[in-house]
Amino acid sequence: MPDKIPTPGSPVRGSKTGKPIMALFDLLGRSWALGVIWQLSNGPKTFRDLQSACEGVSPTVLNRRLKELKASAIVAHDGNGYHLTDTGKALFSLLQPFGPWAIDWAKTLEERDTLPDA
Amino acid sequence: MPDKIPTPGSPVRGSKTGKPIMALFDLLGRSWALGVIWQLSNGPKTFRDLQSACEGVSPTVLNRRLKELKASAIVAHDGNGYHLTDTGKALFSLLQPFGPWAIDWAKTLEERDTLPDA
DNA sequence: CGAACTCGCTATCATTTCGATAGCAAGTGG
DNA sequence: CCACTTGCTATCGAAATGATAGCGAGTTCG
Repeated sequence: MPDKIPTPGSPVRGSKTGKPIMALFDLLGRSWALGVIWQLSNGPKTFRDLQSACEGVSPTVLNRRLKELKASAIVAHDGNGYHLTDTGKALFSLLQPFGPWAIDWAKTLEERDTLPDA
Repeated sequence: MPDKIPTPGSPVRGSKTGKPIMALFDLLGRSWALGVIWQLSNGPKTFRDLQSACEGVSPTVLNRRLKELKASAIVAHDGNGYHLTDTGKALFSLLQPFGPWAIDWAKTLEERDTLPDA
């Protein structure tokens, strides 16, 4: 059984309690999970579109993430490709503020590293 | 060089562009990174307090995450233990809504799995 | 038909990360 | 000195990730 999918209510990687927030953190704490959601917020994408949008993430990993996100009702797949479900869109709306925050964060780090003496 | 710390502006695991949001997603997309931030939002904790709060995460991993989060100016360490920096607190404020969202999400999944016929 | 293409993967295998356990060096208090 | 806490490091097996190759199904165009 090589794949365990994080689900609230059952133990997952690192979390034995299955508390929803821990299951969510486990799900999102895997490589490219957040990136895939971020990319899909711009509309549906095919598997290969997603792959190139995510800087060439390997199909192995991409497929695993998509399976997990589908099992978690965050993404779905139809004739137009992969897309966010309503649940996924709601999650993205929480994620969106991370964009501007990351830019400020980058500035903060840059300043800190440019002025090593405080 | 066994440890690469995600930093905006330089390539990181999976991300060759170094775009701030991708560096952030890489940083947070590692086991227990989100969990550590979540736990520290309740105030300072010692290394061992954190370990038990995070369901016995191994010291190896905990120490790696703490190094990364310190290098990213999200957590800091002083006489009272580990705690969130101002930057870290700002990040947590973005993270906080994930708590209630995760609970709704858990309900959605439970309903879906309880009523398999749609 | 059938060659050329796209799409969604799977197979394989090396590298990296994680997870679990043991234990140590430094500091503190009795 | 001894016990105790804190913050780790060392070691090692298990699991996840990353990179590359390529396949089977469907569609399109001649």
